[in-house]
Amino acid sequence: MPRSPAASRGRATRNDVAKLAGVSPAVVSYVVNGTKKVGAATEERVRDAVAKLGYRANPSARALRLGSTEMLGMVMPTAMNPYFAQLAHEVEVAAAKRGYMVLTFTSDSSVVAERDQLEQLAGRLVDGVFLCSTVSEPDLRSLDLAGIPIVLLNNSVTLPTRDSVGVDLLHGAHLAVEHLAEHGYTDIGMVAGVGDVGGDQQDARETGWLESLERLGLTPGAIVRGTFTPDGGYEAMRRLIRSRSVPRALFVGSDQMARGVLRAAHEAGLRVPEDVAVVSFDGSLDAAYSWPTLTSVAQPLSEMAEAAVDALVGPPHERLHLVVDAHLVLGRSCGC
Amino acid sequence: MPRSPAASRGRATRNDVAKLAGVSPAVVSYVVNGTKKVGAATEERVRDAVAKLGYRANPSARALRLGSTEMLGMVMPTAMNPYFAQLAHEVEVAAAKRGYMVLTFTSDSSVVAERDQLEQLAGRLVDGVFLCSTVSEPDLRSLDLAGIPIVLLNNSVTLPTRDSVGVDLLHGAHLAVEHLAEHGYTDIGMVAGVGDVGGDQQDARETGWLESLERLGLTPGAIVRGTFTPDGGYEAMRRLIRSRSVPRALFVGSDQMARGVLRAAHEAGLRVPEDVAVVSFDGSLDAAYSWPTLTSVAQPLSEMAEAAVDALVGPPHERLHLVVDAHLVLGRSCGC
DNA sequence: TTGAAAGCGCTAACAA
DNA sequence: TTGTTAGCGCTTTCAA
Repeated sequence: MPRSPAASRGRATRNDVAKLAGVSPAVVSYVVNGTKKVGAATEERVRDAVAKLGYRANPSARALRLGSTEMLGMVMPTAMNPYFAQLAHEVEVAAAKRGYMVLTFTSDSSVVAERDQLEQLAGRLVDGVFLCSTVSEPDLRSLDLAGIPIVLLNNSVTLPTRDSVGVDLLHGAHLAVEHLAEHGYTDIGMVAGVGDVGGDQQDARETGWLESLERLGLTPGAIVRGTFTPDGGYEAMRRLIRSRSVPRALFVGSDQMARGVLRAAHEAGLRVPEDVAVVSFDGSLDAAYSWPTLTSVAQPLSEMAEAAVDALVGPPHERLHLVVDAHLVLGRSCGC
Repeated sequence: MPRSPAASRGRATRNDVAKLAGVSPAVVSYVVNGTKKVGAATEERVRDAVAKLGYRANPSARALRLGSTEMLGMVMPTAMNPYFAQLAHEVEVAAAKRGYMVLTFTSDSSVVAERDQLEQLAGRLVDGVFLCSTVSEPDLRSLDLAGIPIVLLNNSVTLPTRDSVGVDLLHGAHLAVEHLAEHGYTDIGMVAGVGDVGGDQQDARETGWLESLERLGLTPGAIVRGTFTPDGGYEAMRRLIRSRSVPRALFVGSDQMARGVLRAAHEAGLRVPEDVAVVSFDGSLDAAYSWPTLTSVAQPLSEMAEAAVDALVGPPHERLHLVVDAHLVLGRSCGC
């Protein structure tokens, strides 16, 4: 046999510790994992040896023996959007608390890439996967085949047979519209995002916008749609401006879209909020860094991350369909 | 013994494949890994069995045997900055090409978090680590102890004993300043970023700015400094405006800082580029999404990522100190 | 309280 | 060309 790779790298193994401490390898495991009581003196000797050699259990050997890699996977459309970057970070933090690490993939909003990456994760035998899917019916076969649990994260459209965590989009939209109404605006339009191309489902923020207006007895203002990107918001806003029907106030589907909306408004000489007030969605750093700063419906990301991690590595549970409440974060774009 | 975790999860092992194909387990490995020639008929039987059972080698067992986890680690200050988000994505892609996956951590620019995360990665026995450090002399002891190779990525200050990949900041600064000079501006100031608090090293972009002005025979315009964040840029620009010495043109240390600079300019009623022209650094999405769009010195991220991955998992090599060239990406902020 | 030993699934040297 | 086998380092049952 060649020398062990670990040894050749200079990493101490459990046997090295056992020898130094003058105990059997089993005892080292007992001490390190705290699985069994050992004599105080013995424990001390083992701990000394561990410290002296800088021993750390080999994770591959552990994983092989335990059937758990203590790793989780995450697939999201992009990290260029600070909303997802922040969500991923919160997941990373929540997972670390429980001793798990996260393998992260960005699919660039490609369904094919998403499927491939899920398959990669299945191949790595991660203990669970967080999926922020690009589509409403993701292809989860490779994970199912490997028996790997999944949480659909950032998930508006709930699948009955899957765990999911998402924000209450309807309620969030209500918050936005009601706030604009409180400012006294009666002409409240929307720049709505369109989700995946296949689905003809109307975005729930749009539904919420309509509901809220109805409840307030207001006539819906103009609505335009675009992709959930700055460009999408930009193009949509330009159309609105060209049509000369810019409402007094706008609810925008995401902070990223709002960046484009602001840009189009600036270019057209429209002042925000003096000429058109804006409230957007997500409460990401994009909102804080925009000019003017955006009033935005913020999602409780760390709460969502905690719940998602718990669903994967916590105690057994019922089917999870968590719908968390958003809250308004005030900026200057609404006129506050 | 309890049933094997893999088996209990319904995952086929190499033995299952061997049995179904009527060969020895070794032959399965030969076929799957292509390490040894086998008879055509045998190979076919094995491939059939593999396909039928959906067999994939257990990565933990492989790692244990081979001494390689086929995983890499990456630690960066934040993914909220699209520059790092994009860099991480390019690393992910380059690593995937070679069959490696990447465990990513964001340190929130905390030195302590950075050290802890490097230690976590060492504990996981990743095959190599990319580090975008917050400080110029990162604590690499845990990685060194484990014999894990490191590439300092996005690294301006080269450490002689470490592999590093970074952009030529001096040259990049020259590009920016020369472009502003070509526009006919003679009063060219700077909003410079300050790196880690400990180091009193002047940022190389600042040095490059000075060099370039000298070469052009121009007197340096006003300079202000701030952290490499939108807020840092905002505060710095406000100081500049308050001092009533805003130069005709500004070189800004990063796109993120430039966001803050633009905001301060807008608030003060300064038009960009009519009153003050701006060229920034990084060429990230922040530049494309700003208003006006930023002319920026762009870094060749995928080239950097490829080189960094190669250094970790490619063939043996000399000490790598790659310094790549940036190039100018034109927006509207310079007056073009 | 401690130790011996089986075996997780795999690779590769060696034998047939 | 194919099979046998010795571990990789670890956890845990079972026996002492």
